[in-house]
Amino acid sequence: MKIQQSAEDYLESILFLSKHHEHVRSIDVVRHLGLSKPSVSVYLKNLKQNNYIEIDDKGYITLTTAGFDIANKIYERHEILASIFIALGVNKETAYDDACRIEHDLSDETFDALKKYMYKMINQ
Amino acid sequence: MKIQQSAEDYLESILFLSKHHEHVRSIDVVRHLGLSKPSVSVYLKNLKQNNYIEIDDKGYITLTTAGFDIANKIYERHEILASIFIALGVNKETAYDDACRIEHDLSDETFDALKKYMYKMINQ
DNA sequence: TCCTTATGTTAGTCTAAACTAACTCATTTG
DNA sequence: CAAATGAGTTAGTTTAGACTAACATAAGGA
Repeated sequence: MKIQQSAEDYLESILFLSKHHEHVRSIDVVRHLGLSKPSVSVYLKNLKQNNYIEIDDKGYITLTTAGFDIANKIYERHEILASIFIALGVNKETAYDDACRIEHDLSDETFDALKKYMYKMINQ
Repeated sequence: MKIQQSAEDYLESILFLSKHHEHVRSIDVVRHLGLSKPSVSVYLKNLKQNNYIEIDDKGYITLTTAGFDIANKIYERHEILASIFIALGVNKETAYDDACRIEHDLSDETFDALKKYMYKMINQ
């Protein structure tokens, strides 16, 4: 299986969880993303095969450099897009949900333009 | 088959084409969306069954009220989102491409906030 | 008239990504 | 110790939405 859109969600989830937990296991991802255990199990094996994560003998998941790069990019997008929406008056939860959906679909060019705009907005 | 995300793209495409052509046929949608003839043929049959479009004996496609409502909503989103990105300095083509991808995923609340913001930006 | 071209359809296949059912195995608890 | 709980896996299924191959049919042109 090739790596597709949802890889970004899985990797971002792992990064998020690793900021809040000592260790990240499959079951943590299951709960965070609200998916079934088998779905996550299979997808993580896929991410491992494609060298985005490592899973040790205790089942603890870590991001590889390649995995971290993607996770971090998406994580930043998530935060910044949500901040922009919130600054425009959108409800916090809605802002995060929307950010989560569009974070995958913006070109770098458009995201950077939005990000630059947000900094201007903050500093005015 | 139930109506899903891509229905929005098909319906928007039909609305767009009907603004530029006298009649809209399956082949026009094929070219506009860059899909294969069978994909479009099958999907249009699906849209027809679900009462979003009508297809007359000449193969001319028209939107029903339900179809138009969706098409129009997405069309407006497309235009407004693209305008915002362009206003922030994004290349026109990129702006339209990005708008096309995220137009489906924004909540009404967030879209309305962005729209309101754009009007303020224009009138300042 | 016959051939070509355009349009549309049918049938079958593929892929990503989800699901349930059922299993293993380790740990905990009464 | 036996049973329950928790985590993870395997196998098989489903769904949307694409695809190709092959065909039908209509219209135009040599």
